[in-house]
Amino acid sequence: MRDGRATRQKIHQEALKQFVEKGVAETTVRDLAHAAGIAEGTLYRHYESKDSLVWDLFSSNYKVFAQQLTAIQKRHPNFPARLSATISEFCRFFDDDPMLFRFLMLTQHQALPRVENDDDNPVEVIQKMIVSAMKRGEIAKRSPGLAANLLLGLVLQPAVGLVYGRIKPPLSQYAETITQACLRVLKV
Amino acid sequence: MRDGRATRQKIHQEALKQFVEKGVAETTVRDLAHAAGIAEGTLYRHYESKDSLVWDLFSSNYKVFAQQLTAIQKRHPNFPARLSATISEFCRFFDDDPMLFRFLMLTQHQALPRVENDDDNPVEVIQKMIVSAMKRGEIAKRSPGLAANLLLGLVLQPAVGLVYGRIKPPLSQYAETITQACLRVLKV
Amino acid sequence: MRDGRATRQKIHQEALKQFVEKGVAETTVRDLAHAAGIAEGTLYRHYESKDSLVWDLFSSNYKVFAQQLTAIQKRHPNFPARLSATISEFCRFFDDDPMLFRFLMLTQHQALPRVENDDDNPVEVIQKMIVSAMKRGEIAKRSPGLAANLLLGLVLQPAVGLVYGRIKPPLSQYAETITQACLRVLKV
Amino acid sequence: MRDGRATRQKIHQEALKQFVEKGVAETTVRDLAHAAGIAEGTLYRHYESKDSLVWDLFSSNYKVFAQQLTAIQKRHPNFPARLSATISEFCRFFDDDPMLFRFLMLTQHQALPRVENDDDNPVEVIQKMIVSAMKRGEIAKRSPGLAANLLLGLVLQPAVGLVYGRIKPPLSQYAETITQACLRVLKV
DNA sequence: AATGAATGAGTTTTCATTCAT
DNA sequence: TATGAATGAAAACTCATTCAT
Repeated sequence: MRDGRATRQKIHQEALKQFVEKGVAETTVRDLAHAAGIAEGTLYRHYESKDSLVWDLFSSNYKVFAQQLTAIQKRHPNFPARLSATISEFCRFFDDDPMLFRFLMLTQHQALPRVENDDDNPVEVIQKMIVSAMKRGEIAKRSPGLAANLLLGLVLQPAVGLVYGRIKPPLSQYAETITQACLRVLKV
Repeated sequence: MRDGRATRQKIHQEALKQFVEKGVAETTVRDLAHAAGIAEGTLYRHYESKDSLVWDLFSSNYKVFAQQLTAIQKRHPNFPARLSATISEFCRFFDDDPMLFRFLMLTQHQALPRVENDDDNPVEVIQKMIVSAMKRGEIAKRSPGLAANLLLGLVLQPAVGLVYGRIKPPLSQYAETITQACLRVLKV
Repeated sequence: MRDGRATRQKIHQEALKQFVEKGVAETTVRDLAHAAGIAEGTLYRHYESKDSLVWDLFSSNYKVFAQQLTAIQKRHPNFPARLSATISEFCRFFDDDPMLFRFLMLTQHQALPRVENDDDNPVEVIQKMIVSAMKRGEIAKRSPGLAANLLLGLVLQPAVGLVYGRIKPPLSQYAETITQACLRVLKV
Repeated sequence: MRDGRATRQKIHQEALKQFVEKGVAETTVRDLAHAAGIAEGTLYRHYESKDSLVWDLFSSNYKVFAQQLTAIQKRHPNFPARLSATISEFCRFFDDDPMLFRFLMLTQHQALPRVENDDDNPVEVIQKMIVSAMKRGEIAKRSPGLAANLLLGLVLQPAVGLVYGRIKPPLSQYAETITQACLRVLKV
């Protein structure tokens, strides 16, 4: 039914908001139902359990994002172009749907052990990009894990700063600056 | 009469471990009691509630760390020295007591709204260091919030990478690398 | 969907009985649930806490009774008529719902500090009746507090006597006797 | 030891205060210990249990008071004299040790079932006085239970009024008034 | 006698989930 | 599909009492 989709969408939206604001464990099914304007029992018409809602919300979006990053790698031939596009994608994502972005950041540490396929993990995609660039001599060779995390830090932490009001939105305006920072840090 | 100090210490230690491993909400008082080798009720002789244990653990340590960072600022006259010492301090803290460091990272987003005094917040201390360096022309002038978070990202994300096994311990071995990365990113 | 009203009513009824028989503190939520034939958790769908059940039971009924006494004052023009109707009302209340009456007597000393509006307090209503009668010269002038409590004693203590089996029910059969006693005590 | 007595006395005094102010069940052993300036465990050097403290406090004082009332009956030959002395005794008791008086009123409904000997129950003593007066034709014949409770109401309820500030202390100033009220109510 | 930390059984409360309507 | 009352297992918490010192 048409209405089923709308309800599901509403649940998604409000759940993300509540999860981000209060934390997943701190958000009760009652809270979710209230926020989505439905009865408690109704949630179970759309999801098997609260856990499955969380997992569904996480895995589908995490995967899609990872795949978008992977697509970017394929679209661009060399490291600087890839990096720039990748960082723009992170920023665009955050600006488009900050709640979703924050939810993924928030839950990844709990959910990550359940992500089976490496290709569905953005961190892994980044690290592969780094390894590839090292092999091609585009950036200095050293611990790929360290390099990947330095890069990630330069992207993710500004998002945190924005959440706390230390940085003005949108995040995208800093994409170029962040890209340059990455290049300097990882330079040959 | 038994020694209350020792019990308290044991609770601290095991609580940090459990909180980091399973998450705060996922750790029950029973879990804590078992791990600490005490009865459930005993925990309430030392803390008013589970919440107050979490808060006590967070605020006292968060504060102490912020104050250590502040002390470093006073001890060093110019930005490069301050930066280097600050990053070393982060790394040393992580290596010394990874559970505590991870606990602070884990809980800060829930607990930060309750931190009243700016001087007790490491992020604030970093940002002040940045502002001061900009005023003195030691680094390029731009959004202090952005600069502070770029710096923080370069420090904290490697810690995350280490937790996930993408980087080899100890973190301190990368202190110099991270410092150089910061200088490049923030350079005049 | 089951009928919440019926459950609530059942809780009321059994709670009054248990509270009066064993005392409020001595009655556990488990006791209440068993007596009402519901699960422990169900009670919390109807009341926020055991305390709020007690308070709700007290305040709503205390208030209604006070309002009935107030209505009686308005209905009758002079003191003897008011007094007679008031005492009949006390007796009728006791005979109609002894558990409720006893519950109010039992809990008033703990609950009274939380009653905010004077008009919701039967004792206050009685005292106002006394003051009014004194002004009109219907009874002797003296401390209204003393007069009100002499009157109250003549009404409430027989109820206690009945509970202990020292007096035969129903209480209403003594209404006229009690009224005459009050008139003699308060006479001009 | 001399100190043992003093501690016991202090416990008595503070326990009565706490019990009256908050209720017996609502007063914890911790509360008692704090108020009496002793450690929690110390209370068990003086009493077997909290219950036994309550019972000791109740039964010894209830009994003594009943015996004093009994002594009064023997000391005075006729009803008016007995009544007057009895009421004076109630008032004196209340004024002397209001906390103890209130404690006995508060706990009697819970404790009464454990009082074995009728002669140790003030209510019983009053009722016997009434019966005796009826036999001798000093007062009108009717239900002794009702008469006894009318009398008790005239004495006890003013004490309640005094606790609530509706009547000015001391209670003894109203002894004569109350006695007259009783005589009018119970008159031949 | 005194202490106060520790206990553990019992109590209140929470909340994801089920079920009758 | 939707509802919301009811459930019950598990969680947090309380507190009279015990025990090592």
